[in-house]
Amino acid sequence: MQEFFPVLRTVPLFAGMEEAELASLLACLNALKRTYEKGERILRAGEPVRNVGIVLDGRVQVYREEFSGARTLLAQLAAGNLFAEAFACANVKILPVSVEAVTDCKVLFIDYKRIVTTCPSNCAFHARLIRNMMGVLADKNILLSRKIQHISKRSTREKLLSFLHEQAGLHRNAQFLIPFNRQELADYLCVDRSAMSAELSRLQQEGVLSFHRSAFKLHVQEDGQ
Amino acid sequence: MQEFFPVLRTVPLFAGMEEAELASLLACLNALKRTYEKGERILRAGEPVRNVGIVLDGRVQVYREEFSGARTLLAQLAAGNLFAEAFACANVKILPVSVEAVTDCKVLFIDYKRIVTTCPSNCAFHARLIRNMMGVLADKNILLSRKIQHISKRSTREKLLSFLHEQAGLHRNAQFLIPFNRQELADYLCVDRSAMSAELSRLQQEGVLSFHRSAFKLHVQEDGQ
DNA sequence: AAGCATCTGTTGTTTTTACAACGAAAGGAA
DNA sequence: TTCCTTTCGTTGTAAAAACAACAGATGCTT
Repeated sequence: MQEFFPVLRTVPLFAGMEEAELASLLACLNALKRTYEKGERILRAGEPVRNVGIVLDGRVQVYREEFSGARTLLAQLAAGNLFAEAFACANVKILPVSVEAVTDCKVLFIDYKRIVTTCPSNCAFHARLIRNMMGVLADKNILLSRKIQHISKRSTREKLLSFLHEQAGLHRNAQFLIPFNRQELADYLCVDRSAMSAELSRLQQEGVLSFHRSAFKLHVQEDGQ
Repeated sequence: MQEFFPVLRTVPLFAGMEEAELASLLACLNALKRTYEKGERILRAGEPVRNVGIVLDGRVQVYREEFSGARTLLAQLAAGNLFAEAFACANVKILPVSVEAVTDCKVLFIDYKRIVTTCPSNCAFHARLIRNMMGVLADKNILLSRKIQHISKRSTREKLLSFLHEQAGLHRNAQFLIPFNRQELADYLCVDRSAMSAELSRLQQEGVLSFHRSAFKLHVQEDGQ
């Protein structure tokens, strides 16, 4: 287990804990390590989940089986990422997604009940763990809300502007780098890449903004309204 | 405070607690009641928030100020509803939305720190409160994910089918009632109401489904694929 | 440097959506 | 019942997006 401490130190769930603390905490949590081969199914949609998963090594993907039979990829997770945390903590613990190993990988499972139940020995880091878990859920919440804010807009132009203004706000600067390439941005905003590229060009031509690759700059608007 | 116990009993945060327990818990949480007049601002975007809000009486609305200056209504909350819970629990506690009183109203504020910190007297209901809070955050998370699943689809038809199949799944029945009227459904799916109505009619004509008002029935598809 | 794969912007065509305007149905209140 | 309001479906038109195909730019590997 020792070997994965560098990874575990980066997991938000364990933020603010030293290796020694982590060791005692993991024992107290009765964490379970499992190994999967490439392509193996880790969690299956429809099952009840009571464990939070942590990728220790390799890559896993989270996807949804549509009614049509199609697979929608929701996320690719590398070492250090959590999965199934919302479903484990929710009141209805039925998993609506599936999780599969993209490469050979190792996963750590932690029983949700162990997280929310302060241990009999009243271990000092448990309180911290609970705060962290809430932070993880709340942060995800905010991330999802933001995304909805953008993709709720009817036109590609509005989606782009909503996203870009948010980025400017986060950077506290009208000039900033976005964390996506074009295809990723299009996927995030749920629009066609080429159509989005065209819209970006129009915005640039109209002087609303300028960009080069992932570097953007929003121009101040002096509209006559 | 007594007078609001009927409302508080319905708040998910206090699920599973009796009135007597609630009374001692509220004292332990040092909850603060405040009164607002119609139109008064309750929380302002940009401020740090450390309190979870609970509507005790009246109605409040949560909205976002867009970069364009427009207001986007995010929610109208009646008595018994929580607000700002994700922001209070998140790691960055800056509020991206504003909250305003739609009618004269009363709001109860609870300090987030008091929720996650088990009290010195180690009150028995605190553990329950923490589980509830996580449940609230996780449930919201799932709700948001579902919505994204639907509105991510490119066409109105796909959005509708994604939503309706989900509803059928939740009801475990191909025949079900949806919790929206047409305008609400259109708002939820982020499309134009009339265009959506037209698409529903086409789907019915093609035999994919049938409906009357909020009652829907999905027909089994025997596609030749 | 050469070759290759990926990323990005452009254009034309087809499909879909938004928008606006209207009439019918449903439901409530007087 | 009658009136009035809200909800819902329909249609035509204008606007926007998806889609497909391509070319230039960029970056990496050999």
